[in-house]
Amino acid sequence: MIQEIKKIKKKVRLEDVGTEAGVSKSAVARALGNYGSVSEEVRKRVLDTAKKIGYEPDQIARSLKTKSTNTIGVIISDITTCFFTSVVRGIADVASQSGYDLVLCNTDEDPEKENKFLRVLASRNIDGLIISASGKNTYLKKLVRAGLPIILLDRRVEGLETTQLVVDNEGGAYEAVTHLITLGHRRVGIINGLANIQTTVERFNGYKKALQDNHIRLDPQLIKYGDFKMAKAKEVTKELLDIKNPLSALFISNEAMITGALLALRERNINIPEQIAIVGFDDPVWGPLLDPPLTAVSQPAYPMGTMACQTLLQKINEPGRERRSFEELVLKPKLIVRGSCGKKISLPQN
Amino acid sequence: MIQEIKKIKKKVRLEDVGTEAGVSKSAVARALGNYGSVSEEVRKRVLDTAKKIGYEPDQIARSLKTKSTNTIGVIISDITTCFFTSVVRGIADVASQSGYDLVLCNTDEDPEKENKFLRVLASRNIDGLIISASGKNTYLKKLVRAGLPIILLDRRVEGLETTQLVVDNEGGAYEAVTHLITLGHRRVGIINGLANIQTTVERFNGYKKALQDNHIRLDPQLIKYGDFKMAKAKEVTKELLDIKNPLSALFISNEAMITGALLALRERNINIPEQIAIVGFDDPVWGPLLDPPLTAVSQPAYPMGTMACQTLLQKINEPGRERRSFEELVLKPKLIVRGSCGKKISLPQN
DNA sequence: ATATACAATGAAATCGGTATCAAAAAATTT
DNA sequence: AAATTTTTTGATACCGATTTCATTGTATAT
Repeated sequence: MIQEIKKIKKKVRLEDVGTEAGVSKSAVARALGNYGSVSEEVRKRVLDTAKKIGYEPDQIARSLKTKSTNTIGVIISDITTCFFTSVVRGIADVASQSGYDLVLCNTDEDPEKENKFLRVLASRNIDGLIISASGKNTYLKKLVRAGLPIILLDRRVEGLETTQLVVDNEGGAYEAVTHLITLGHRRVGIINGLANIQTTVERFNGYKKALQDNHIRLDPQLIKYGDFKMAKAKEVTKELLDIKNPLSALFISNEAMITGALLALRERNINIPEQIAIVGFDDPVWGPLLDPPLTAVSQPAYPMGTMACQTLLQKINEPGRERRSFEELVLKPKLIVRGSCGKKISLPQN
Repeated sequence: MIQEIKKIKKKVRLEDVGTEAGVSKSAVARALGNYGSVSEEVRKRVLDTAKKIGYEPDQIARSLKTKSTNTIGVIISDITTCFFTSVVRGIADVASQSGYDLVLCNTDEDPEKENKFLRVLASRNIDGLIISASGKNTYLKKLVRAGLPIILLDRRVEGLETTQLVVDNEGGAYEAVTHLITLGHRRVGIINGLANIQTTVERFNGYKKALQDNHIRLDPQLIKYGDFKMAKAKEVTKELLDIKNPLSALFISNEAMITGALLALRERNINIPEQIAIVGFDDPVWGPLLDPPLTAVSQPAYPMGTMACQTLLQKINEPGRERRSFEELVLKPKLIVRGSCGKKISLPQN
């Protein structure tokens, strides 16, 4: 009653509601959780006092007993990437609708960090995991075996028996490079992402296949590796510009590296598409603002997020269906032709 | 021993380590948590068997007892926004270093959602909260009073006695608009963000003050409101272009709306900076790629994130210092002049 | 050798819910 | 009215860690 005492705000517990309402905490639990049976009179009284004294159940305590935390772990390389931003947004929207929360982790492509996060998330008893894995991680495999519902997103991982949701990277790259070749380009450069990442490999495969199908020999000088980031891409683009037998077109493997490459071209005062044709994997919002607007391979990032989360929630809530749990969902990216590849060029020699 | 039984993977508990090592679980707790006293011999034995049978402490159980979850709640409007993306990245990096995890929530400027998330996070016993609040939220006030460490980020909230970390929005906008005026512009349009948001108000104030200081009357026709998103900004930009007494310069209040506005200009074939000068609040990575490159007010988003998280962690770990806990940290944005405002123009009349 | 201090240890309480179970109360049947 | 079933209820065990406490054993002081 004394004002000073009231200041010390103590957490209201289930039992407090009970004593206030004059019933046992078991009765309160039943009234609030509506299971078991409670007389209508008690139920009403409990509900009222619960509201009155501001009772909010402690999720931690509940989780300890129920073993479910309503939490989904999300492990990606970098939230700063526009692609992952949209993916995460998609995941978050679906999760939130179903009363799940997201714990977000950035690995920066560092397997050590990835491992650490996996352990942390596991020890937090997450209900499910959506991960864009850096590669074959033994602890990840262990979690799959232990029965944790997992969706592998964006990056395929061999030998993991769980649902994978990826984009047809090879197909997208193939289409982009074929587009360049159709326009008459024979010397097409590529800026790859990090060498050991699955998406890099697949996009590179698409590039190689497109050249091969058009009987163009692979020139190692035209192949550069970046790290999915801007700065490095800018650097290697300049290297590409310095080779003797110059390239006439460039395929760039993700958004941040597109920015880097374009920055390099601008520094060198090289005109697009007259001097070099450009296609990117990833279709940035700002692509249409460039002059000429950017031709790019668009990935359905947000839908990937929603789909990943929906699939995960299914797994969480219907643990029975073992067989369908090992499936591979492949979404098609699509090439959006704008101006950065120009018109058909006449072949110099031939 | 039978293979079938081994498949049923049971969680390894503290007690299991104890029985395996032949000591009580209390001893194990002491050895692992290194407090109390354990003989060197027992400590070693416990550590070994813990590793051997793969013990990972259950954070949920621990949290129930210790009341700390090593979790930080992050409530923002939209992770899709580049500004918040960088902020969150900053928060995540600092948090991760100190062993904290992030629970991320997007409110979409919806006070209802904000409220819901606040309750959810509170019931999860987060150790601290970083929030970009939509406005005066009563539940938020309650949490502040209850003593939850909170950092108000990006958006000032009146009457909340907790640390605020904001950008000098008014100053930034003032500088941008003054720049336009200095170049000779007298009819400067503005695309505001959502009307009731604090940052919108402050940036608008900067705009008004700049005009006022230069004795330019405010023209309501030049003032439009968007919603921080692209589509709406595109729409209102077109409205601005349709007024009879045309504008010669435009100030746009955030990144997504810059994209929208530029898209509208492009559709109408209006040249920058000859026909209209452009300044934006937010300096997108792609700004330098435009032709002409974008003049913009740059916010230190990533540092804001790191600083917010550092300050929060301090609060969490030194709960004593009540007085310093109510401070306001203001970071200065800076105007980056590139080409989109052009050179000084000659005044039509005068 | 005896008293005292201190290190090492296990038993048990605790955190705040959920879930089981048996006892008490009410409603139904005979 | 007695017997039986059903509903309502509180006591209690439990989840897996942390932490207190009393006890035992060992080392030091007297």
